[in-house]
Amino acid sequence: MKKNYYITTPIYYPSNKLHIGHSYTTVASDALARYKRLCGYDVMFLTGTDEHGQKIERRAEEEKVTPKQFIDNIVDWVKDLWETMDISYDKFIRTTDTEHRETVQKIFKKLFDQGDIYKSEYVGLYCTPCESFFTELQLAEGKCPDCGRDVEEVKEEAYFFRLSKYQDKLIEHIKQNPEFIQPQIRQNEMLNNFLYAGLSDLCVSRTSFTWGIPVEFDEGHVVYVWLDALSNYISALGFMSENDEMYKKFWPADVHIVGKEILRFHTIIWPAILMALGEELPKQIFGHGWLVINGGKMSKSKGNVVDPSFLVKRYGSDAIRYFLLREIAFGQDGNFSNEALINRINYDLANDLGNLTSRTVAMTMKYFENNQLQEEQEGNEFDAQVQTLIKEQVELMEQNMEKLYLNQALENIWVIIRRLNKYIDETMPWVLAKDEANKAKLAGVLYTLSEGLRIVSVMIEPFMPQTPEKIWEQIGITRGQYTEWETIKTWGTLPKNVVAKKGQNIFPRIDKDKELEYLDTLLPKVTEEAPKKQSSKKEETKFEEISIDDFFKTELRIGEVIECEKVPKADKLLVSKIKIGDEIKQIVSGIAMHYSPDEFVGKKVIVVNNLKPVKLRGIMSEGMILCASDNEGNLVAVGPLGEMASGAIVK
RNA sequence: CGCGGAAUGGAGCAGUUGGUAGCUCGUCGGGCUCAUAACCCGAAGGUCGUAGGUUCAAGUCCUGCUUCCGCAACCA
Repeated sequence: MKKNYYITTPIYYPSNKLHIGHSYTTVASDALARYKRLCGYDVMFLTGTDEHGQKIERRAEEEKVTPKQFIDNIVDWVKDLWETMDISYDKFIRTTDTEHRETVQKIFKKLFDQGDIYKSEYVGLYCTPCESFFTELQLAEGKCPDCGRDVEEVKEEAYFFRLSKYQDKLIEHIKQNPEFIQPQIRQNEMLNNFLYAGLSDLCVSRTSFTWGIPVEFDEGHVVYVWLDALSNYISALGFMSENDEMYKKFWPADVHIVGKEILRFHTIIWPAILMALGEELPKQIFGHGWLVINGGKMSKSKGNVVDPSFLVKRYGSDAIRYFLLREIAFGQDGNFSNEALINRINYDLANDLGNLTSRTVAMTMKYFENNQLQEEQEGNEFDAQVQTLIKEQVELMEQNMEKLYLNQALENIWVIIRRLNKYIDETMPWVLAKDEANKAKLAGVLYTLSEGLRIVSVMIEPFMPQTPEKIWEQIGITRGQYTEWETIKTWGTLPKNVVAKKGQNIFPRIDKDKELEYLDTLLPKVTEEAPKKQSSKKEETKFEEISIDDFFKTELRIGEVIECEKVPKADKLLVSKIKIGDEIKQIVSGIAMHYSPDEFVGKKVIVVNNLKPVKLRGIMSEGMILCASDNEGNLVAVGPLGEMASGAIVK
């Protein structure tokens, strides 16, 4: 009987098009799924979209369509993208699917009936664009700490999941199962950061929007993201439905592949829900790293996203897949840059693999009649070395794939490719070709190369699904008996008398300088020094034209700093007492990186005097000190150029 | 002292139970001409951020410090 393997990506939240980071997660999962299939497993590979929530509801409103219509469009785009990237998912789940909806409702009901979900009240500050709730302390100057926009206070009746109840069981499980959270370093993070700190119960319903799965027994409530989204992993298999064969067959999942930022939900909330349901936990959750651009995070709200569909169109899916999986140690962060991409394509794919194919095929055709290797072949002193090395690397690759060390698995393959290139120089077939007496030796050399190439082509298939066919065509085989995983363990599987056929270069070289120049005009400009978070926000600020009346709404006055100290537990904040005329105000400013409290005392500054007071880090701030800042992250406070008494109006 | 990560030859990075410090690119020199001006060989270049500690042995474990980055309820 075949062994089963169930692997999932997260379901993506498509309020916008997906970026290269989503592709990364999905491509990695796909490579694993393909590898397991190649090894003979019965694989279930699940991906999909998370389609509910207020943000999508509002986006649809803006576009004047229903949420479903809005989503359908984007989902079409997502499916197209996965098709162009050769993502071999077995099922694409949408949280708007009827089966999913019914399952979630059953889960909700069951947990409610057994007391794991209870009704209470939720209070929080909500940022709609970010779909995030914050406590007052988390706010940045009264605004959303992520995007800087206004937050709304939300208070509503809501259902809660007794997450706290499962805290000890979770700690126990994580300790007993070191494989559960991968990479290892993340395990401590989850324990120290969240579990030991204590879990509070989790809000699992909302009344503030309607675009979601309704709570059957309580009108007005919809199921909130946690239960809805995470349940996809089992609803997709028919959990709690009449047809739950797939669930019985594939659950528990072998691995959930997720980005490190949602590892928390997959290693704490999701297992707790499963415990409450009395179901088995997934065997492993792997949190991979991020693609960063020059050390800075890529994100939709930052606007520095890289569009995968463009890259795929220009360089081909295999090249992009290769780059993503080779360049970045799976589990750690890795840098994405145009230059690194082109380098990988040129050096690894064109020079090493493409050129190896090209020279092997060219020589076979040049030196043998009808492009066919003669069956009478003679070995040489280097053959044994090559065969041993290949055998070792195949074994290493298998080990690395088990551990999900994808980049190292690829390195194993390239060790073989480089060895084969070296083998050509060692055996010098062009010299052998000069003497008819060496014909058998020459055939032996070219056979070793072709057989090596065949093995390589099978090994790269999980990562690059298109390239193997191109190689097979050139070395004279087709998919089938010579392209199964097991066959690469037996040296000599390739028929002795294969016929070579010259094809197109499988990976043409790219003119790097020209290409970079071209890309610079298209892709997001990546500045040399990654702009600081603060300044990048300011950079994005666009000012509209205002009237003088608008301007006079702002009360600007000269103030004198009479006291100043650092705000504890905040890197950037100083709290100052400012004398404005007869009045003394307390103002908190984000300038600690640029001014020490001592040097700030005595300075005359310009203060916005009629600003609504806000609490920052729990400290009242009754105004704002005007500062000038540039994109380099420099900042200076602005003051009067000559003598002027505090309290004077600025206009 | 909020939590966590990182610091390794010119650049980018590996180094997963502690056992001679590796890879790719770049540089210099050489070889080869089958091949996509590609390929192969050799060389230079690192006191593995810093100060201590454990050990027969530490990039790898422990402690302090410095610098950079990320996170602080869901952007992969």
